Amino acid sequence: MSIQERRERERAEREQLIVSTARELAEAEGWDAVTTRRLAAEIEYSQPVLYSHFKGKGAIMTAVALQGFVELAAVLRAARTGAEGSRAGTGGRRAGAQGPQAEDAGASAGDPRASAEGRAEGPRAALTAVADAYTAFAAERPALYEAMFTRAVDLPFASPEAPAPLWAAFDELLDAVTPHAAPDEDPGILTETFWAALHGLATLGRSGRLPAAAHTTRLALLTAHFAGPPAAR
Amino acid sequence: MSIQERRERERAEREQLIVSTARELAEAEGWDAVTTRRLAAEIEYSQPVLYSHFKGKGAIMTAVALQGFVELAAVLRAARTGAEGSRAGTGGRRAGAQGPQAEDAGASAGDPRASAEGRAEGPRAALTAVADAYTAFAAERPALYEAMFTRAVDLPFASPEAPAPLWAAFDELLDAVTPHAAPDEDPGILTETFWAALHGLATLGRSGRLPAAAHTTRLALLTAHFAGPPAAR
DNA sequence: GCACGATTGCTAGCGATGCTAGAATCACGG
DNA sequence: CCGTGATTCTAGCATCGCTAGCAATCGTGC
Repeated sequence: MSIQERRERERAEREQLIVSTARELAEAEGWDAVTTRRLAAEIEYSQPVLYSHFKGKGAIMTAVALQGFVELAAVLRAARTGAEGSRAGTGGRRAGAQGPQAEDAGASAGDPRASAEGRAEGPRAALTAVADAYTAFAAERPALYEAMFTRAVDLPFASPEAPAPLWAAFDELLDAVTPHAAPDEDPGILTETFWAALHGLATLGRSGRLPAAAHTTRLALLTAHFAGPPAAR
Repeated sequence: MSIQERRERERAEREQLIVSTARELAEAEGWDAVTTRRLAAEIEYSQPVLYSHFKGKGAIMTAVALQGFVELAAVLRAARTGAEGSRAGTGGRRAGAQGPQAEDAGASAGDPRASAEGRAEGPRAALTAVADAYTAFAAERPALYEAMFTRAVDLPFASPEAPAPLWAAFDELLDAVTPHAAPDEDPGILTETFWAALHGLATLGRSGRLPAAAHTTRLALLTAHFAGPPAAR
């Protein structure tokens, strides 16, 4: 048994090596440089071993993308909790609900800063922090972001079958956006809209389709238009 | 001379045939199906003729994308003028200014509907109409939109060297967004932000990353957060 | 009217891609 | 010490974007 376990462990390590090597190579030279031959040479194995681990090149990219969602969720969570205070999140909405409605619309009720500033500053800081972290994530890991959102399409996204890391990342956005939703606004759909806006800023900005100089200004405008007490709008 | 002109005309026609065939093929079977061999067979010529017209496959896609921007500008203009009234646009900002500030911030002053409704309904209808038209454009011509915004990167975008159709399309958005800009908001940068949000909705929606059912709701949320009299925000 | 010259388009092929079949090699169990 | 089974590699296929060099075609001048 021990010998079997060792082989499985080694195999898992090699699989992880493939994923991380593909990611590093893509980040260094772009996804076009990640060919099966090049990747095989990089991990010092021959091509077919890749296909003993993954169904094809697309599956490798999907694995990289999945790893990216784990990191994205962590980055967003760190940004949100760091700016928002000590509130430890609500645990997402995977268990139970399937639609995009959140269970905790009253998050700001427990925030000590909320009543002092007219419940604007805490959630607002969280929103800008999350938005900033999101675009920074995309800018610092362009190839990873590309694998997550532009290339790999074989990941189920907006469905209960979507992998947990995807929901985790979305839930972070949801927690940051929900306090800003008006009573007649569905927090889930509002989050989707905000997320799409961030995605647009990230992708258009990275491909040079938006002038890089005004990035901060655009981010501020976006959050300003989505944030603030809903009653004042 | 006449014979020379005929040849040039035939050559231009064939070039247009290449572009339109590439576009149709991409729209029908996706860009992966647009190989040089397949495209050559489709136009009933051999491969090398493609390279006598374009530098490579990328240049063909760029030509398709450029044609897409012409149509996009027309679609946006039709949507804006149709919803806004008879105002015949401001002619863009190519001549003169280079930064993203508009010359006509007082467009709504001449709108007869503006004073009657507290200058909210006309510009607001125009904004929603433009947003709707934009996402519909992307949804109805996915391959074309992909060529415009995801694939071809060799088009100069946010610079004076950008082709005229790109500026024309942007100017349509600018004209629709400018009336909603607060005094302290740069209309150009606000337009960039709004455009990015539309782009995010379009791309994420098309790849199945956003549930299609709520598309209309997301669009309404987006316009609601960007529109309205700036003073009320 | 006809041969010549230049332009145009084609056949054939190069290197590289993702992926796969079958040979060869290695490690383990008896 | 050797056979057996799994694992890894060598070699190759079909296809990709792209190009060199030849063939045919067309217009032009005598």
